[in-house]
Parts: sequence; C-alpha cells; structure tokens
Amino acid sequence: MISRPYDEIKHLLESYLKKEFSIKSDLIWSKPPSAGLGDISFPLFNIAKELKIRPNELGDKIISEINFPDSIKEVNLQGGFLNLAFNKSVFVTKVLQTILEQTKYGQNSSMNSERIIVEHTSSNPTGPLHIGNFRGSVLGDVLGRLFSFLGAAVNVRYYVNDLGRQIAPLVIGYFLLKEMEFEIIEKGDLLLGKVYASMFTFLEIQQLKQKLAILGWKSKDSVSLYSLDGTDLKTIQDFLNVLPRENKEKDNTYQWYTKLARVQKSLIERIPEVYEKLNKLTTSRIENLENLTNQYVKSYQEGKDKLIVERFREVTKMALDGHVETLNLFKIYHDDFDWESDVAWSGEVQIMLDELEDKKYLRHDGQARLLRNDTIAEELGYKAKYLVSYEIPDSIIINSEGITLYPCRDIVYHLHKLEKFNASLCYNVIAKMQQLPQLAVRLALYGLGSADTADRIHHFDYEYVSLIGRKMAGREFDYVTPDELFVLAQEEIKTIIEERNYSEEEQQKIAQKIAASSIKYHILKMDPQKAVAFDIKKAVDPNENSGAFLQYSYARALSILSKSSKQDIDVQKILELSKDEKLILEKQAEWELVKLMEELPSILIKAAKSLRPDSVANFTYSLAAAFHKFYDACPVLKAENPELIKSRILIVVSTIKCLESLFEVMGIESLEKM
RNA sequence: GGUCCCGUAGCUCAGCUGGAUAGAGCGUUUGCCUCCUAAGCAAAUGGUCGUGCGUUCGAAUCGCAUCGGGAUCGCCA
Repeated sequence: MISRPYDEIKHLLESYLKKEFSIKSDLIWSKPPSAGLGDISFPLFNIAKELKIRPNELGDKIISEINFPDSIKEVNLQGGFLNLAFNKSVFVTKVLQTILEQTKYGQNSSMNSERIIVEHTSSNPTGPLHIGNFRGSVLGDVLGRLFSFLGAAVNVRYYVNDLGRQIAPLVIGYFLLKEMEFEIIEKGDLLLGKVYASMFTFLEIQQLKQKLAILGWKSKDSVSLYSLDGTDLKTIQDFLNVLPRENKEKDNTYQWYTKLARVQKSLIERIPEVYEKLNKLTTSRIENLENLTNQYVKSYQEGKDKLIVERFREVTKMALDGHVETLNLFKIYHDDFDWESDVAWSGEVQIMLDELEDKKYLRHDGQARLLRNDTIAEELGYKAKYLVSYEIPDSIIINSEGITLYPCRDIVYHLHKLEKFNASLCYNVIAKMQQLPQLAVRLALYGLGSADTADRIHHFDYEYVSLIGRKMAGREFDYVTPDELFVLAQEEIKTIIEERNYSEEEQQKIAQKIAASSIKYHILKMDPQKAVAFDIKKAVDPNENSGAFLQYSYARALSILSKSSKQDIDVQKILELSKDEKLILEKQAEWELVKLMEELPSILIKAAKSLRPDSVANFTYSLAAAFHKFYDACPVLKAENPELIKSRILIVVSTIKCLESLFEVMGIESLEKM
C-alpha cells in the first residue's frame, strides 16, 4: 500500500467528518484548476448536502476545528471547494526520499498474489508481422511488463496458428520454390508473405474459373488455370455482361473477378520475381491446386503423414522465426509457444465435441455443427452474470464438409491454458474483430462445466490499424511492417545524429534504440479502443514522434550528473546526506516535476487495474515534458547556491529513477547520450 | 436489422469510476544556444467536447435518444 500526501490529508479530513458528523458520503479530492488555488481540493457539496448545511459553512467549520499538519501550508475556501496548499519543502523532501530509497520506484507488490498469462501476437504464419498485429504485440508486451512490475508472476505465450486452411497453399508454394533451389535473399517471413499472396491468388483464380464454368463461361484450354490472361479478361467480362441482370450471382462474381484481376496486376508489378516464378511452377507442376490444398490441410490436421508434417512445420517455423526476430528488435519476448496442431493431434477435440453433443449444446445443419451460444449463456447463468440482454448468435465450429474449424482447437486450448502456468488470470490480447469467437470459446467452457476457467479468461481487445486511405491486406501483400518502419526511422534519426560527434558504431546503436522506442511508443500511446489510421511519416519522424523525446529527457538528466564532477559536485555524497536534508524549491518547474513524480506509483496501479497500458506512455510523456521544462528553467550545476544545487541534483536523480521504472514497464531502452 | 467500438483545435491524439477557466504534439507566427546536449524551451494562434434531452449544486465524463464513421453477425482465421 502506498501512502500519498493526498491520501493522508484525505484521511485526516475523513476521520474528522466521520467522528464529528458520522457522514456517509465519500469525501473526494481533486486537483485545483490553477496553481494559485493550491495543490489539493475537496468539493464539499455532497457532504454539505447530506448534512443539510451550506458548503461554505462546512468549510469554515473544518478550517476552524482541524489542526492541519505542517505538510499543509495554506487552507482556504472558495465557492464550496476547500483548497489546501502543501508545504512544498515538506512535500518534496518526502517524495524524493521515497524515490531515492527504493531500488525501483513505483515497483510494488499489489499484484503479488496473481499468476497471469498474457497471450499476444499469435499472428498467422503466412507472412511478416504487420503493424496491425504488431499493435497487439506492443499492448500485450507492456501489459505483461506492467503486471510483472507490480509483483505478478507473468507468463507470455504465443499461440501458433499453423493449422488454418490458408497455410496449405503457402506450404505448397514454398516447396515448389525450394525444389527449384530458389535463392532466398530476404527475411524468411517476408518471402513467405510473397509466396502466400501469390499462391492464394492462384487458388482464388482457379475457384473463380470453376464458378464461371458452372455459370456457363467457356475457358480456352491453352491458358493457365491460375492466371487471368488477356483473353480471359476479355471473355469473362463479355460473359458477365451478357448474363441476365436478375441473376444474383452476377454481382458477386463480377466483384470477385475485378478484385482478382486487380490483385493479380498489382502482384505482378510489386513482386514479379516470386509471383511469375510461382505461376509457372504451379501451372506446370500442379494439376489442381484446390484439391491439393484440401489434401494438405486434411493430412496435416491428421498429423500422420511425416513428410507433410515436416513441411508445414518448416514453413511455420520460418515465419515464426521472422516474427520473433521482429519482436526482439522491440524488446518483446515470449516465454512459450503453443502450437494449434499439437492441440489438434491430442485427440481432445473429439472428446470435447462429444461432450458438447451429449449436452445438446451443438446445433446441426447438415454435416456442419454450430455452438449454441445463446442457449449456453442463458442456461448456465452467463447472461445473468454479465448482464447480457441480447441474443448471442451461434458460432459455426465444424463446416459442412465435417472439417473442424479453428474455434474447436481454441476451445480445447483454453480448457487447459491456465494449467500451463497454474495461472489465476489470462489475458488474450487479440483484435476486436475476434470478439464473437472469443466469447464463443468462453461459452463453450461454460458448456463443458468449466465456467470457473472461463471467468478467468479475458479478451483484451484492440481496434484494427489501417493505413491512411487504404486497408492492409495480407492476401495482396499490401501492408506495412514494423521491420520497414524500423529501417525508415533509423534513417531519419541518422540525419540528426550525423551533426553530432559520435563514432559510426555509436551512431548505429543510438539510431537503433531510438527507432525501436519511437515506433513502440507511437503505437502504445493510443487508446487500444480507437481504430488507428497509421501515418508512416509521423511514426518515423523523430521531431513529431515522442519516443525520442522521452529518451532525450533521460540523456539530458544523465548528462548533468556526468558533468557534475567537473564542477566539484559530489553526487554520491549529496545522495548519502539526502536523508537529513530539508530540500528547497524555487521555481514552478521544479514543483510541477516533483508532483508528477509523486503520481507515478498510483499511475502504474491504475493502468494495470483499468488495463490501459497506453496511460503509462502518456504519463511518461508528461514527466519527460516536465523535466525538459525544469532543465530549461533551472540550472542544476550552476544554481545560485549550494543548497539549491543539492535539491536540484536530487530532483535529477529522482527523475532518472522514475524514467528507468517507466522505461522498464514500456520495454524502452534508455540512452546515456544521444 | 442485432451487437460492440469510436466521434474533443485545421491534422494526430490526451483528458472519461462527474468537480472550478477542456490539455499536448504537428501546422501557422515570433523569440531563446559566450550558460548542464536546441531531438529542447518560451509565447501567440486555434475548440458550441457530433447533436438533442435527461440526472445533478456541477456533465467532455453518467443515462436515454439521434446523426456520422468503423468492426462483427454459420462454413477463413
């Protein structure tokens, strides 16, 4: 439990009011709008109302009857607000001593009893991470770091989605290239992204052509099944144009066709080497990509064909390695990786389905099976517990061909997820899009008699990220990756460092650390609930972006200390004597900075409680800004007198400690100079 | 149509378990390096907090309605 000057004064007033009037209303405190009104303020309206007296009357009574401690310098009453001004010297001395005596300021044990799993990223292994899923990585990382800083045992997991249908064409395509000894000159996951976009397009073109054939379109034998060549484009267009208007298929098919034509064109332009090579290989070597895809999926789901298993694992591992490499650039780490295929091969999916079936929680539609979400929620008290008053739609979990869909594995996975870490809580950091499937998983657990487990699993959702003016599309190889942002940011930063006198090596190191923090901060600072239109230029611009601003405040603070010895100022000695020292303050900038530092522990606790990792970033910004103002307004080493030098040195050291704690929580690296 | 999320300055966003005069950055305009790193600081500019009604002594914050944007709603994940 942290005791704050604000709380102490509140307790004082509260106990007086309880003793004297036995009030029931809560005493609330707030900060006055301007510094002239004091530092802490108590609106007396609700209590005055309870006591049926005027607020100012109550205020007068409080002022005349309470003996305020020496931490309070001034008390006044204004328009129903009781305003108190702290004795700055007492306040500052206490705050700085608290900061200095702790190893890590703000660290505490408020979450000591929790064991928490944070699952994040869990991106499809069909290409590199893009800024959309990377947003989840950043949020998950900081959430985990925050819990951990507050004493929780944290376990960060990555769920590897290696079983989806979408992987099969990728595996097929990758091995076509591999057999041709295609030279890989880029990061593995990036190449896979290209292969995936290409193969998926081929597959879709094949499906489109089959659909058109059913409608009556006649293709030429000579052309590839997997591409739309000039003749195709013409005959398909003509064909669709003469289809009767009322034919409802026409619209959809036409849209599909134009989309594929556009995607094909764009891929030929942007990734010609991979696209054309694969097109040739696929055309010549694969008779029916769709059939082969289905075979691959089925075979891998069964897990018995050794060659297929090896191939899927190799490709998935390659993508995963790329993801890990990207995450490591930003100091984001996972403790464990859970493979969807392992869940599938455990045999538990069938057991789970049988149980749901027995309990009549599955709805049949042909071979397809749907989870009766609403029925479960109604019967097992979920709706009552979480105050759900609307009808929850059913979720399809087995398709009409009898193939189990991803939610099946997810249900089994979550059935045992907590056990993996003996966890008391689990946060799945997953895009908001998934909120229905995530709800379905929890409802399935209710249906399976594991309501207690379900109640401990939370969906930490975040909104998607788009690019300004367009959407990202993995299937079209159209996205922005953290990798490329990292490179762009480094370049921008280097143009600034070049003016300074650093070695090549130092420059590189500095640019990397700033690039990582800038991008991370840029993504972190935004409310997870807000959809983001990502602006590459802003994310990468060191002047616009504040990641550098934060690190700069730290570097400046450190620089003061490193210069102190030249002025015959012994920082170590000042620190040793700080316990008995009464500090003095002169400027508003000092006061604002110390007040912010005082808030740090409660900010962290609030951020964890309200699940707002972004608030840590925004608070750090305020603190850094306050330090920059202090830096400008208050010379430290050249302060007017030794007492002031001492006080300011302690402020600087305290700021450093604050920033170190905050950087640790955000996973941002500090720099001694920049 | 059902459900969820968002709407605050020209732009990007803080502030939301109700508190007094709504804050930053970018942009535009102007100052500050003989002084601890100018990736900084100071100042000016800029807002009927989408709209309406309600609750309240008090609403950007809570409730209802409404408009606008986005996501999602059985066979991809």
